Amino acid sequence: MKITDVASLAGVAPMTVSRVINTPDRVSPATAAKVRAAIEQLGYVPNLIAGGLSSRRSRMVAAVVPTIAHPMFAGLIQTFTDSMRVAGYEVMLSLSGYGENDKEALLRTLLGRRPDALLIAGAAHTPGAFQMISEAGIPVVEIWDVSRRPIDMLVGFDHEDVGKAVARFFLTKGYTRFATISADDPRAVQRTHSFAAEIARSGGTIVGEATIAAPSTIMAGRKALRGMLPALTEPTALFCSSDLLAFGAMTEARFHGIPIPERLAVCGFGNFELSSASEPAFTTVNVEGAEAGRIAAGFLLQRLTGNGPKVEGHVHVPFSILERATT
Amino acid sequence: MKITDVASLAGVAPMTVSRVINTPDRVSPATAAKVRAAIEQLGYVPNLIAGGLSSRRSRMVAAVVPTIAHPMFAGLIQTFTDSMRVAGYEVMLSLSGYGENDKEALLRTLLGRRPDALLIAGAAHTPGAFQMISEAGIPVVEIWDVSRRPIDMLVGFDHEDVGKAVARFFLTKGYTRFATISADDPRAVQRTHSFAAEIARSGGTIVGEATIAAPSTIMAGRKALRGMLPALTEPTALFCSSDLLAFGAMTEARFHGIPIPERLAVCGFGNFELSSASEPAFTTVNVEGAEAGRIAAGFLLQRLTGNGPKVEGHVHVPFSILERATT
DNA sequence: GTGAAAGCGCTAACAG
DNA sequence: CTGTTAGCGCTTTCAC
Repeated sequence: MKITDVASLAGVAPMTVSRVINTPDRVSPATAAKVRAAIEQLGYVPNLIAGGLSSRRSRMVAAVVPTIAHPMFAGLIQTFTDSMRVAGYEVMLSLSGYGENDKEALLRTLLGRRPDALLIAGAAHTPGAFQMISEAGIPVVEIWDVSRRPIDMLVGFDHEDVGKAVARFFLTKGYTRFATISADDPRAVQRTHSFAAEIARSGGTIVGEATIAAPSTIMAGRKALRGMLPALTEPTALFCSSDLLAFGAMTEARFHGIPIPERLAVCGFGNFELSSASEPAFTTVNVEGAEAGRIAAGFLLQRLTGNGPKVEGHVHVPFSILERATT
Repeated sequence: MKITDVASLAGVAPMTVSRVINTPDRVSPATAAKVRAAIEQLGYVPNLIAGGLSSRRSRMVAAVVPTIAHPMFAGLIQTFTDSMRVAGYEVMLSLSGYGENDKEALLRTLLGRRPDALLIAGAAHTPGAFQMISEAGIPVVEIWDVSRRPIDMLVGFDHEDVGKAVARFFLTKGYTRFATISADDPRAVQRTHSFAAEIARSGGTIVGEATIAAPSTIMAGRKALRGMLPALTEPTALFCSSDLLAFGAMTEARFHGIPIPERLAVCGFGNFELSSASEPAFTTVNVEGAEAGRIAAGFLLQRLTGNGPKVEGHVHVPFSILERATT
C-alpha cells in the first residue's frame, strides 16, 4: 500500500496526498476530504523511511541514557518525549548501561538512522564517539553531567556541588563524624569525593567509606552498612550515592537496633518514592529531571525549527536537599 | 559523506562498498581492506534509512510496553534487546503507559518506520490497532497477557491463574479472612478478581477491598491499608497487585503496630528488589520476565531468518510464589 | 569477485 | 491550489 495507490483511488497526484498528510493547509478542503477517505479506505500508513530519505528529515531524535530505573532519568525521558512528540518528533530511546564498553557501536547504528537531533547522557565520550557526534551535523544536548568541553549544548548539574552541599548541610546541623556509601560509577564517585573533601576541609572525620559496584541496590546498601557497624558506636552522618543504598543502610541499621537519626543520620540521592514513602521518610537530594527534560527539548526544538538565533544552550539544573526525618 | 565518496576514494564501485559492509565474505580481502581504510578515513556512517528503503528491511524491531519501571518489563526488555542485537536488529522502544488512549497514533508512527517485527504488550487492542498490526505483514509477538485470539505469536501468562494460585496458597496455610489492594489496570484487576473468586468458592471471607488508580505507588498502598484498618482486628491475609502496594501496606501496618505476619499476612506481585531486601522480606509472585524476553526474541528471529517452518509461537511463561517472612 | 543499471516510496523544487 | 520532474543513498538484479 503506497502513496500512488492512495493517489489513484482519490484521483489526484501523489504530491497532493503528501500535502494532505504533511501540510494540510495547502490543500483545498474538498480534495483533502477525498484523499482522507482514500487513506482510510486503504488503511494507508505512510512510509516514513522513504519520506525521510527524500526530505532528509527523519522527524526522529535519538536519546541515550544509562538507565531509566533512576527516577531522575525516568522523569527526564518522560517530559523530553512528551515535549518532542508535541512538536512532531518521535524519540528513539537507547539504554547504554553504566559501562562505556560499546558506546561507539551503539552510536554508529543510532546515527545511521539519521536522527534530526541527539540527547545524550554522560559526557565521558571516547574520542571516536566525540568525532562521530560532531560530524553528524545535528543539534546535540548533553545531560546529567557538566562536561569540561560540551560538544554542543548542555543541560546538567555539577555533581561536586551536590557533594559539597550535603557536607555543608550535615556540618551546619553539628555532626562531626561521617560515613559514605557510594556506587563506583564516575558521577557517584564525584559526589562522594567532593563530600569527603568538604568534610576534611572543615575538620570533620570520615569513619567509614564503602564503595559498591554500580548499579546501586538495596542489598548492597545493607551489606555496606553491616561492614561499618563497628564504627557506628557514636552519632554518625551517612551520605549515600543513591536512595536505594540509603534505604538498605537504614533497613540494616534498624535491624541492628541503631536508632535513626540519633545514632545514624542518613541522606540519600535521587528522591526515589522510597525516600518519602518509607517509614521514616529520609532526607535526600532531589534533582529536577522533569525540568531538565523540558529544557533539553526546548533547546533542540529551537535549533530544529530554526527560529531565532543559534542558541548557545548551557544550563545548570537546580537540585535541592529535601530534609526529612533522618537528619 | 556517502557511499559514492567512499567508493571513489577506494577506487571501487559503490556496490563493492556495500558488500564490504553487509556481506564481507563476497569480497576479496584485498579490496575489503582498501574499502575499510577509506571508510575509516572519511568517518563514513552508512545511511540506514536509504539502505532500508532499498532493501525493504529496516533491521529494526519495534517494542511497545506500558512501562519499564516494573522489574518484569525491565528484565524482559533487557534480554529481548540483547537477543535481537546479537542477531543484528536494533530495538525501537516505546512506552505506552497504562492508558489505551492514543495507542493507534503511536502504532501509526511506529509502523510508519517499517520495523521488521513487532513486540507488543497487552492484548487489549482496539479494532483499528488490530487491523493496522495485521496488515503490516510482519511477525508479531504479544506479551504479558494471554489473549483470546492472538494476532500472531504469544508469550504470556494467565493473570487469572496467578490470582487463583495465590488464593490457594493462602488457603492452604489456613487463613480464613482476606483482603486485596489492587491497581485499576486490566491485568491487575484480572488477578485480583480471580483471587477473590477462588476465595469465595472456598468459603473464605473478603474483609477489605481497595482499588487505586494505576500506576501503583508505595503511598497508595499505605493509604489503602489505612482505610481498611478497622477490618484488621483479626488475622487477615492481604494480596496486593504490586510489590509497591504491598510494601506500602506493610509500612503503614507496622506504623499502626499491627504484627506481621501474625495479624497481617502479605503477598505482593512482581518480585521487586524491595520484596527480598526490605525487612521483613515479603512473599510475592515472580514472573520470569527475562525468560519471556528471550523466548519472544527467539520466536521473531525464527520468522525473520526464515529458517525452518513457520512457527506457531504460543507459550505460557512460568510464574511462582516466592514464600518469605510475611506469610 | 566486481560493476552497471534500475528503482525502493516519498518529497523538494519548480511550473502552471 | 495542484501537478510534474528529478532525485534522496542505498541495494537488488543481472551482467561480466
